[in-house]
Amino acid sequence: MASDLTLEPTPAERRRLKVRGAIIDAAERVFATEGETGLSIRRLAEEIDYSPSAIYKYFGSKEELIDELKEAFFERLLMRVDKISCADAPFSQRGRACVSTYIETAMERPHHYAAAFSGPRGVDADEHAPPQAWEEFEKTYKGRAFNILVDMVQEGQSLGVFDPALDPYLSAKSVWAASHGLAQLMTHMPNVPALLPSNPPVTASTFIAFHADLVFRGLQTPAAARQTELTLED
Amino acid sequence: MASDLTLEPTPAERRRLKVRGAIIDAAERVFATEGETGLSIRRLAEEIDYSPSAIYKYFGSKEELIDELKEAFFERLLMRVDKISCADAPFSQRGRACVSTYIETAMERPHHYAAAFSGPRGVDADEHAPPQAWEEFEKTYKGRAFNILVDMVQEGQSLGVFDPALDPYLSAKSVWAASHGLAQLMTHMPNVPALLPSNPPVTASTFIAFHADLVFRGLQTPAAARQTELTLED
DNA sequence: TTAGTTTAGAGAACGGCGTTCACTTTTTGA
DNA sequence: TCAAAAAGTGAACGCCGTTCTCTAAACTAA
Repeated sequence: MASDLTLEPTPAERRRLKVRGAIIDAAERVFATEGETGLSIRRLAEEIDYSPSAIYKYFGSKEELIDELKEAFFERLLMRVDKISCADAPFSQRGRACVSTYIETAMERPHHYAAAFSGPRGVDADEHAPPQAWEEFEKTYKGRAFNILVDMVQEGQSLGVFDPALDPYLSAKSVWAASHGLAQLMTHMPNVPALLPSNPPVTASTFIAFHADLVFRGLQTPAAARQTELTLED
Repeated sequence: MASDLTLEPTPAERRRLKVRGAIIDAAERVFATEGETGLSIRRLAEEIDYSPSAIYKYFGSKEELIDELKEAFFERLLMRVDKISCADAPFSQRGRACVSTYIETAMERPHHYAAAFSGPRGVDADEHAPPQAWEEFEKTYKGRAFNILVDMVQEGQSLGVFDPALDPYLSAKSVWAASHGLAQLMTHMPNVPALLPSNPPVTASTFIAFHADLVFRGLQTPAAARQTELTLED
C-alpha cells in the first residue's frame, strides 16, 4: 500500500485482478445460463480450480459478487439505450428503438434482468432503508437510464407531438413501467405472444414495436395521434 | 379410498385437511412477510409443532407448497379484478379500476406477486416445456384474468372509444404488460414515485390512475382521445 | 541476503437447508 | 380382533454460505 501515486499496476495487483476476473467470468457464465439457483460458491471455486474459501479473499459475500454481475449488466443496458437515444434519426424512430433495445437487452440475459428487480434488494431491503434521494438515484445506472426517458419525453413535448400538460417525470416512469412489464412478460412467459389466437402469429420483435407505439401514443397530443398509424408491419 | 361416492368428509379426511391447512397458514404467514428466503420446511415444521419430514406427507416438495400459495393469490387477484370488470359503472371508470385493483392487490403481497413471475417456473423451466396452447392457458387464473382484459378492449372498440383496427389480444397483452410493469416497479422500488422532483409530490394511487389513463389513451381513437382529460386530481 | 510482515490460498468445520428412508405409533375397516 | 394403511418421527445424506486456523508464498526493509 506504499504506491498510491504510481499509476501502472504492480505485478501483484495484476495477478490479483486476473484471479478476480476469472471468478467474475465463471460467475457470469453460470449465472447467464442457470441463474442464481445454479450459481454456488463451491461450484465457482471448482470451476476456477481454487478452494471455496479463496473466493472470500476477493468478494465479501455471494451477494456482493452477484451485485457486480447486475451492475455490469445494467451498465451495458444503459450504454446501449444511451447510444440509440443520441442517434441521428427521427424522434419517433428513436423512441421506439429505445424501448425495443431495452426489452431486447433484457431478453438476452433474463436472469440478470430479473435479479435486478427481485431478491433482497428488491422487496425486502427497503423496509428499513432510508428513502433514496433523487440526487442519489440520478447517479445510478437505473437513474441515468431513467433520465434518458425524461429527456425523450421533454423533447417530444418541445416538438409538439407529446401533450405539454404531462409531467415529464411521471410520464417517463409510466413508459419505464410499460417497457419493464413487457420485458418481464417476454422473459418469463415467452410462449404467450406465439399462442395468442391472432392471425397471423406475431413475432417477439414485432410485438415489442407494437407495444412501444401504443405507449407513446398515450403521450401524444390528439392532433399528433391522428397522424400516427398503428400497424404491425415493421 | 372406499368412499368415492360419499360427499361429507370422513373424520380422517377432516383431520388431514386441518393439518394441511395449518401448514398452508403458517407458510402464508411467513411467505407474506419474509418471502421465499425466510420460508424453510424446518421452520414451518417448528411453527406447527411437527417434524420436518411430516410436511412431506402433505406436500411433495417445497416448490409444490409455494405453488399453492401463488395459486391462491392469483385466484384472489382474478376474483377482485373480475368483480370490478362486471360492476355497474361507466366504461372508462371500470377500465381504470381494473388496472388499479390489479396493481394494488400486487402491492399488498409483493412476495407472492414477484414469485409468480420468477423462480424455476419463470425463466428456467420453459427451456424444455412445450409451448402452452391457448386453450390450456385460458383456463389458468392468469389466462382468465387476461381474458377480462381482452373483453374490455373489445367492449371499448364496440363503444367506439378504442381504435377498431387494434388486435384485441395484442392490445390486451400490452395493457397487461403495462400494468404488470408498474406493479413490479412499485413493489420493488416503492420510493421512486416519492422521490421524483415533481411539484407537488404524488401518492402511489394517484400515479397508478395516471398510468392507467395513459395506457388506455394509447388505445383510443383520436376523436376519443381529444375528449379525455389527463389530470392528476383524486 | 535475510528477517519480518503481509498476503494468497487450502482445508476442516459450523449451522442451516431440502429431502429421503427406515422405523414406530396410531387409525382404519372388514 | 387383527392385518393393512396412514401419520408421524428422527437420523442421515448431500448440498449450501461462511468462518476459522493454519501453511506457504510474496513482498519490504535493513
